[in-house]
Amino acid sequence: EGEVRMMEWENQEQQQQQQQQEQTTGGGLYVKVMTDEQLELLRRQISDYATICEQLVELHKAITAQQDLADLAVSGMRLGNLYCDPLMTSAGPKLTSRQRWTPTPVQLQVLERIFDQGNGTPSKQKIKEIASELMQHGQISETNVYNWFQNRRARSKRKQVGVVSNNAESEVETEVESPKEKKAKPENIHSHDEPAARAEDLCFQSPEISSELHSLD
Amino acid sequence: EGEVRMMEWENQEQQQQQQQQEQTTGGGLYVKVMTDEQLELLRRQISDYATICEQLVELHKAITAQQDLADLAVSGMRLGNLYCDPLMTSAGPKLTSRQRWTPTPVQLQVLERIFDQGNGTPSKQKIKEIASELMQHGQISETNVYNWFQNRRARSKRKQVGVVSNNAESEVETEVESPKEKKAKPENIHSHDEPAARAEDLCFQSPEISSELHSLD
DNA sequence: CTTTTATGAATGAAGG
DNA sequence: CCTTCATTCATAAAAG
Repeated sequence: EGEVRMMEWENQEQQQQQQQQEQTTGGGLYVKVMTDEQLELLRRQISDYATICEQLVELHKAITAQQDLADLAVSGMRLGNLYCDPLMTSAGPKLTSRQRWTPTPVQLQVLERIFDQGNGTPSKQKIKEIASELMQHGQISETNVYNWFQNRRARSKRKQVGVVSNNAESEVETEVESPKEKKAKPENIHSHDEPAARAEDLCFQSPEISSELHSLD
Repeated sequence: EGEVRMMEWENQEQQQQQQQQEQTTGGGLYVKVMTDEQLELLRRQISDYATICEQLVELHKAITAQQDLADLAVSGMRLGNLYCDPLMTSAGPKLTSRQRWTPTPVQLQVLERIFDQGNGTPSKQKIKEIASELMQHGQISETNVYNWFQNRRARSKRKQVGVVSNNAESEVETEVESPKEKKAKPENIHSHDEPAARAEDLCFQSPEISSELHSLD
């Protein structure tokens, strides 16, 4: 059965509600409360559904395309045609978006300074300290700091572009100026080029889609 | 009522967060806040998704059944080939770029399901089996499977201290980190936020949908 | 408002 | 296992 079981987070949520009862916004509005984990769970649930739907739509498209050759006049077909198009042409904005951290100028300044200090070791314990320090200048998490250093290092390292003008193939210089550069051969052992379905998001903001989907009922 | 619109409640939610910042449960857990209306909207969205998926599956069944009657002669045509085509065309120029394995949605579903089936130790033999199974849904190697489980396990470890990426303020003043933090595992610093619960339980356990999805590939 | 760029985050793979 | 690296994706910010 295509039962949707979202009881997990619902139960949790209800527990929380019992704990804290109802809470009011500034205007006195009653609200529900969710943890970040629950929100994330929800996000993934919806994302999964989007994936399923898109795959089904793809399948359906393929089948109908094949059937087009053999002609058809099925009752359920129209329904398919209706939702197929809007769903497929949906390349628009992503719905299940998650706001990403944006460093404040002060935070950025501090991060840059630490980075340039040569203490090229964004080690684990340091991260905590840095995060704690930066938290006074705006919301930030250790993960943010970690990611920032990861990206910073990776991207500063990749400033070796546009060197291959003429003799590009003569010397395969995988290391240029970096003292500790060990280049591993990009061995292409077990890989594949697969038509990965980019179905992470489903456009629920599209009016057409909504209406079409409603016609399913 | 037909309006399924994620952005609506997301925006509202953000506004509310700014209004009231963070709220704590009895145990000091940070939570998100939603109004009854927003929660209701969400419930309906997911419910709609469930309905859509069910109906799409039904549709698919009907079509394939009919297809079987009308087009049995086409033995060489597999569904995979059919739906692959539109996928590839829509995915754009990916043919020459992909160098590392990217699990297909179906593969991911299977992997996730195996992962949270509790059999936490994918032995060498298991790996082989899984890889063989997944090879029907796209190119994959045992190494890929192995790495995936390694990464999956390692990264699900850091989902404890949720409340990461977004609004994590108000704890700023308590940032007096005592040096005894390195008591357990100082290596576990950056906390990646990970879905706390198994989102897949929601729908992928549904036998019908699952089987249908399997036939997609 | 649309397109482009910069960059935070996610993840497959390698090393130890 | 755990950490680290490289690559890719998505989006906030900037440019047009």
